[in-house]
Amino acid sequence: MTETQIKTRDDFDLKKIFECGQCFRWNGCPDGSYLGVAMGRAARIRRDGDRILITGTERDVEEVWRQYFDLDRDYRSLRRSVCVDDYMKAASDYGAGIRILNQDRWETLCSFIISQCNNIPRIKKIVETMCRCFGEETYLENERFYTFPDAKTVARLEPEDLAPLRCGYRAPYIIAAARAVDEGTLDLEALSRTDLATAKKALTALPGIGEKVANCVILFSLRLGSAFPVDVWMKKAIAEHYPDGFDSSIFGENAGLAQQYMFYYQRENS
DNA sequence: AAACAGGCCTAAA
DNA sequence: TTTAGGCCTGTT
Repeated sequence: MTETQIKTRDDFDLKKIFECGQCFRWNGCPDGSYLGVAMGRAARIRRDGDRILITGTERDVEEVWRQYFDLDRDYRSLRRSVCVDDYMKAASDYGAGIRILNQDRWETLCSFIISQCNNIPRIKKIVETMCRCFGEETYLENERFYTFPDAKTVARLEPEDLAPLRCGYRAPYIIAAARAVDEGTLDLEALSRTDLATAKKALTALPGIGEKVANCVILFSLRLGSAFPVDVWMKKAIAEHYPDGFDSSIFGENAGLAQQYMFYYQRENS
């Protein structure tokens, strides 16, 4: 299998990118590389000195991974722009290397529905089972992987069909979301061209999708950088460092990135 | 054993 | 508008 170099001298830390909570299908290997399935394909990605190498051709990098890894934005300068105080300086230094992935919209929506009231290992397990049951086979290095099933496939299922996932009360939420996407009631692509308020309103209209899940979907797949997901870790971070209140709009379009630094810093240090 | 986990929904003030 | 309790399931 060919691999191609991703050319960048910018912030790019595989461990931080994949373990800052934004994605669920990349797994670290003993040799330091990561193996995962994204955008309908399996891939291995690794660092070799100052080079990043990924499965596939130059064309794959240009057509898929450039977008996915957000290569056209300069994270070093973005990182500087969120240093509004000593705490944010520390958090962004600590998280240097994080990038916000531009993931598949439907997969992100579904994954974060599953995430509610679950821990990461279980989220990953449920997503993996879903792919194994309803996704398509794909091969890499003689190993079999499964793509994330598309909305049309899931839309045809009933909540009971998701029983093998053991995702409990989230099953009907998943089916409802799949149908909305499949029928076009929820046009994620169109929402990515609107704004935070519009996208949030459309997403939270669906059952089982509240403020937090909507913000994650918006930030990690709709590319609206002002989204600012607040979960239990973020509540702790805000309570500890901004006891007098906090408004994410001070970060403007980079609020989401600021959130990632805060989240990662909080999670890795408690 | 009982409580809790990377929320959301409904009912009740 | 804010708050409490319940919810599937798995883990501690």
